[in-house]
Amino acid sequence: MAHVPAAERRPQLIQAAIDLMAREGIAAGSTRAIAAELGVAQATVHYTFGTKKDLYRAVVEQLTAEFIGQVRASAPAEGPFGEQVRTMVHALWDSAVGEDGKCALITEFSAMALRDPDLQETMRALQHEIEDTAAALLTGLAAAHGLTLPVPAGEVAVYFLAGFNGLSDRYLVLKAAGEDPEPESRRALDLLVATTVGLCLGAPARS
Amino acid sequence: MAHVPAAERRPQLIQAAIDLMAREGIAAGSTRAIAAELGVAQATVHYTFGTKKDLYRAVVEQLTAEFIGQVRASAPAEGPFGEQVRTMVHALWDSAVGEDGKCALITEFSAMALRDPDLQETMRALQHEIEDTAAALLTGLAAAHGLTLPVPAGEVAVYFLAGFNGLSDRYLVLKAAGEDPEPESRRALDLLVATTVGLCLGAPARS
DNA sequence: AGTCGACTTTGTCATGCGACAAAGTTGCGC
DNA sequence: GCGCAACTTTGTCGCATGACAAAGTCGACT
Repeated sequence: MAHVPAAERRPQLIQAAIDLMAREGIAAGSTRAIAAELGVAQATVHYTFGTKKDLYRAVVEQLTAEFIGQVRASAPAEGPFGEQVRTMVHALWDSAVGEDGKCALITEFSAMALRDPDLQETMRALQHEIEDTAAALLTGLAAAHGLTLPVPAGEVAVYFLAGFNGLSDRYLVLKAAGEDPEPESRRALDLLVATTVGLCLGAPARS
Repeated sequence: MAHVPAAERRPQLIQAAIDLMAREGIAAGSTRAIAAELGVAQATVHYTFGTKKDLYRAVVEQLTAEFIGQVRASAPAEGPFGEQVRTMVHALWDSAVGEDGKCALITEFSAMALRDPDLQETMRALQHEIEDTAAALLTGLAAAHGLTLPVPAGEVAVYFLAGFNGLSDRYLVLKAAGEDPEPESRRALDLLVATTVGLCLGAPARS
């Protein structure tokens, strides 16, 4: 293997780790397998990152950045407020299920963080970053339409993202089991969009 | 260790596995650790279940049964439709976050199933069992109030459960990271209840 | 009372893991 | 063209795991 400065090795290893783990799962992400994926010696991983946990942290951060990027990229569109939201959400959904390996990987890291203190802070930051991004996007969109949100944008974001995550987790589990949960998921997603828009437009739900 | 028929050993081992893993995570659930939790030899696990996967399957089935039981147990209450739903949902939430170890364990199994074909069928069954139970509950409740649901109960169930799971996952992650996500979660949960009830009462969300 | 099958224990195997030490190799800066 | 620091490789350690074989022990049934 040619000599490559560590500053280049780092992203290479992170990418190799993501490729491998998105394909075969977090459990397949041993330092040996990751090194093999890139074609370097196992010890290179330890030289570059010190500890496996540090690699994992870097991987999660990279995945976060990509996800946030995709949320932002789904932004534009024109038309009425509701239509715009709907378009964005479906774009986000498409990109999520289109890269379901990465999606599954995030879920796996999330589960791992429930027990591993070394990942918890990273996952916490990821969660808030995503929610803040969504809230900001929503606030901007509302402002562009001259709307005043009757519910704090942050609360709507938490509500929406929880639903979105729940739906995508459900999609992944059922798809892994050989079902095609797409039509059903799409309908539930539309319900989620409809209720979210309803919250923004101030249709107060009765009790 | 006294001799105990396998039919008794089985549930004992399952319970020991649940206790241990709810406390320390799925990764701590080695056959050795589980056997030690119950105070038997490691080989007993293999004698009773054959394979570790078979134990895991049995554990998931037990957890499913308990969860379904809790959903049903949260059923009663009186009063107006919306109030009744709200009470049930909050009862379910309380029992979920009250046993957050088990909750986390289910999440971990869910993530594991994304990669392990041996668990996928079991998780698929769990998912549908829960959704069917929720849909049936909802249908019954609506009927008791003379309501005709403007949306199929099954779709509302999928929508609601996805949101609920998303919120509880978020709760678990943030709590593990040292935050107290309770007030925020409770508010988002109320949004979820409100929109769900809205769907049932036929407040059509605008777009 | 004794037998035989059900259950338990002890011991061991092969595998895969993270981590590290030490030696080798490369190529940049002088 | 050389020296040195950055990087890579080889090799190995200790540990934990799932699985199994073989021998031992119990107790219900006859």
